[in-house]
Amino acid sequence: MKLDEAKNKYIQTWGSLATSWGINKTMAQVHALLLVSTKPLSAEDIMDALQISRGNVNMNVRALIDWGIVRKEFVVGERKEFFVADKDIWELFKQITKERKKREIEPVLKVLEDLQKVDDDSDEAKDFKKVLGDLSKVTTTVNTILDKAIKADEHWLLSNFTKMVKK
Amino acid sequence: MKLDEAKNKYIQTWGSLATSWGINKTMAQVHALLLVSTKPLSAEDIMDALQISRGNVNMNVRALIDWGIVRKEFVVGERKEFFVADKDIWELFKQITKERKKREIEPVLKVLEDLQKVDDDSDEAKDFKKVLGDLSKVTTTVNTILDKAIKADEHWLLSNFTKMVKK
DNA sequence: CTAAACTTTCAATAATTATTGAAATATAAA
DNA sequence: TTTATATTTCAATAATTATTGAAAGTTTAG
Repeated sequence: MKLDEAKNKYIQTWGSLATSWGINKTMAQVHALLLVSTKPLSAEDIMDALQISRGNVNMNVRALIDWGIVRKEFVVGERKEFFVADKDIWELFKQITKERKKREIEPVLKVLEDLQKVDDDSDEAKDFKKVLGDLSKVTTTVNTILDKAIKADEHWLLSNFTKMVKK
Repeated sequence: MKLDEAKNKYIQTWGSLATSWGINKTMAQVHALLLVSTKPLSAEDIMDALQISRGNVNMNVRALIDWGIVRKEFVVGERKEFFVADKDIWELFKQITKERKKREIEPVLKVLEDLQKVDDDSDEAKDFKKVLGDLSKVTTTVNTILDKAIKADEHWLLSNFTKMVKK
């Protein structure tokens, strides 16, 4: 397989995975493109490579910067902005996790907690609270793991998980 | 807060979370409804409660059954089918994880592996392979954890993760 | 300042994904 | 059987989400 072909396939694969995880396809493709590129790319480079509009590039690149997984880079003698993706996949994992945790897990925990305040002590209410409690427990556990993973140093995930799995 | 109000809010919250995780909103709502219901529900009960069409109920209930998190139940003296969700949230977590792993993570690992076969030994190709390698490493690790979690007994996740986090 | 180079915004439009509902199919009671 | 009841399918349609592209906004050089 040729290198360009492989890069292309990678960009497509990553894009389709992203879709099923609720991430915009183009955002994932832009990220993948930057990840496999050896040099910083301009908005036009991205437009060309992925055949998408200027506005779309702008929106998605900004989202990636928001997520902290892409940054601007300046090239000497050039006026326009260039973008690069951090090549450290661990950092990527951490940032994405952090983002989702904040946007999705924490608000749900908040709601689950609120819902415990049902002022009713029928058996049905008790059953409901039991389900909520279980749900909170699993969600909290997952949240704690993610928290720890985010705060941990680069090798925490690999070393601890490996140890744990071998057990 | 009244019990019904709480149940309703829970169903809505779960539905909106699902959306951002690439799961169909209605599917999540149907599941939530069955989860908080004390008795088995018929297709009509679900149609009524969520104000959705018969076809929609059928599609989503079937998907939930496919995922192994909802099952049919027969009620004496009734001809129609009734549905119940397993109240065990750990089981739910396991099933969902298993499903996603099979449908999404494994195919990606396969592609990443394939892409390593680039017949080029330029520096650029080496960099690309390095990125792919890192990506595979993180993906494999996550996959292994999930595998272990799926196979483990009910308390594995909580006990091990807690131990690990305390470390 | 003014003009050129570049970036951002956002209403219009396209693409995708979910939902409906009625017809077709299946199943069970009479 | 036949009839009534229940389930499934799927083309049409609605709802949602992503993308375009041109106009407005910014920034920098001269």
